[in-house]
Formats: sequence, structure tokens, C-alpha cells
Amino acid sequence: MTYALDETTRQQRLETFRRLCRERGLRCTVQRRVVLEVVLDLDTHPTADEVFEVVSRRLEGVSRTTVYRSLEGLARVGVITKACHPGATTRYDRRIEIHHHLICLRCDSITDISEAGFDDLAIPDTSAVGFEVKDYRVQLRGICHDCRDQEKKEELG
Amino acid sequence: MTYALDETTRQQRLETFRRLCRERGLRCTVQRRVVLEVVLDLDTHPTADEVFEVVSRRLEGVSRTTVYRSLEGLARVGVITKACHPGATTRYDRRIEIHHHLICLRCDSITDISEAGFDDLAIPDTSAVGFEVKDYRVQLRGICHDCRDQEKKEELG
DNA sequence: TTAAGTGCAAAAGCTTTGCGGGTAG
DNA sequence: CTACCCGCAAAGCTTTTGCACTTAA
Repeated sequence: MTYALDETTRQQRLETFRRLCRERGLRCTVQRRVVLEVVLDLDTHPTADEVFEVVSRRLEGVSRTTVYRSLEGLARVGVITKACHPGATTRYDRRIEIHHHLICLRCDSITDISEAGFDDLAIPDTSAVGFEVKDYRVQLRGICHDCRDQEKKEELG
Repeated sequence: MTYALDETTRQQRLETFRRLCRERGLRCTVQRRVVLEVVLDLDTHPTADEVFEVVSRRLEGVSRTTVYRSLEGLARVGVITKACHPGATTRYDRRIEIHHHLICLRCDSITDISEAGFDDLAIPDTSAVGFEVKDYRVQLRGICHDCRDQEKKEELG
């Protein structure tokens, strides 16, 4: 199931993207815009390839390379983020505001959770090691519903 | 710099591994034991290939495949964990107790931090979605020292 | 003895790079 | 105009798989 971002937030994010392009001398190409739109339309923490699939449907002939490059660039300027995950495939996240994740250590799936208790943690001072904190996430790690079912079947088998 | 795990902890972990093997009918092979020892000796959140390099030096002729399979298995039984990261390469972590990470969104580096304030968060009930929480991590995300230097140079260039 | 594990080779999957042609600003 | 960006093809990494041989228990 994919939930739409509310239209205002979506428009604001696209506007932010245009502004950042202007400020940094980047070009607001159709490809980049559609890649951003697609990420905003997915709440699944998609891989680059999953984004490519959807972008292809909306933009005939777009290349996989461009999607990879666009995602990297969009994350770099901060209109989307990379999600932290335990696996071997980069995943992107349309949410840039604070929120948290359920992380399955078996299938690497990521599910958003809201938990007010996690939203106002005091960030320690990391200037001593020269690290500049941009945001944070609490990640609850474990086994998701589907993988638990799987494990039960294997035990019986 | 690599810091040694204190010897007692190291021995306990190896013993746990032997016990888990017995309990689950797995075999305690030299390869698996050395892979575990190597991860315990590294505090760098290594990739499978980094582990392979070190294992190779200690165990002539070991195959990359076996290292990959061993790491997966060790993580499955819980004597090591997978680290959550923003990149495209699985990383392993010798620490299984609660601790937290500085995550660089540019180079994917992971640095351990201890922060007492993060250690006793109240875990929300996720049984409604069938998710079984095993542990959690707070991840402070941003830009590490080296990458900030890099960015400064690029701006000047 | 024998099921589980290993090594090898090959395939599969994900991501980056170099380059010539295209285009937003 | 022209610096930036795109698509293509190819290379480069990382990880998985199938199979025959080996070995821990």
C-alpha cells in the first residue's frame, strides 16, 4: 500500500528542489524532477531500481544511470534522504523530517513508525570528533511479520 | 586504530558460539571460528570483503564464499550483528549489546558512540504489526570529519 | 557414517565510469 | 553559447548459487 504525501507538502518539496537548483547552479531537468516526484509518491523506502521501474513508466526512455545519479544528487542536496538499513542495496526515503524505523534484519524491510518519545532526544556534542550531525533516527531492529512466518514454516519442515 | 575486545568478553563470545552450534546442530568449523574471531578483533564495522582479507591471512586457502556464508550465519544466530548503514555494502558489527552510531551519509562510515541517555528508551509495542523487536540503535546521521574537509576543498576548487 | 559445510566457478545483482551528443539557462 | 546533463555501453564491485568433495560429530 502506498500512501500519498499531502499535496501541499509535495508541492513545497518540489519548490525547494527548484530553489536549490537555482542556488547551486544545478539544472532542473525533467528527469530529476520525475525521479523526485516518484520518490515522493512511494512510502516504501525504494531501491534505485524500484524507483527506476516507476520512473520508466512515466518518462519513456529514461536511463537507469540517470536515475542512479539523480537519486544521489537529490540526497546530496537534502530533498530526500538515504535510509539506513542492514543490507546490500541503497534505499531512499521521501521523509526528511524526524521519524523512526522498524528494520527487519532478515529481509531488510523498513517500516516507518512515529513515536513521540523518540522525537526530542538530546543530541550529544560530537564536535570533538569533527562530526556534523544533520538528523537522527531510532531504529528498532528485529524480525518482521512475514519473516517470522517463514521461520515457523522452516522449523516445521 | 583497532581496539581489542577484552579477553574475557572475547572468550565468552566464542563459548556462546560453541554452545549455539551444539544446540542447533551446526558445526563448529575452523572457518566459522576464525571468521568470528576476526570480527571480534575489528572495531571498524567491516564489510564481508574486509573480513575476508583478514581471515585469509590467518587461514590459508579459505574461500570468499565461506566468509560470506559464515558472516550471514553468525549474524543469524546472534553472536555478531549487521550494522545499519546508508550504503550498498553489508557491514557487520562485533558489538551485540546496546550502543549507538555516528553515520556518515557521504562515505557510509560508522563510528560507535556511547550515550547513556540513549540506552533506556521505552520501546513501543509493535505486536499489532507482528514485528518482534530484538534491539535498537540511535543513529546520528551527518557528515564525518574527512568528508567535511573534502567538501571544503571542492568548494574552493 | 552422514548430514552439514567447504571451495570453486559461474552467474546474478547493484552501482559507477567514460564518452559523445543533447539541452537548460 | 556553453557548462551541465543525458543515454549508452562497458566495467567494477558485491553477493549468491549449484555442485562435487570434505569433514565434524
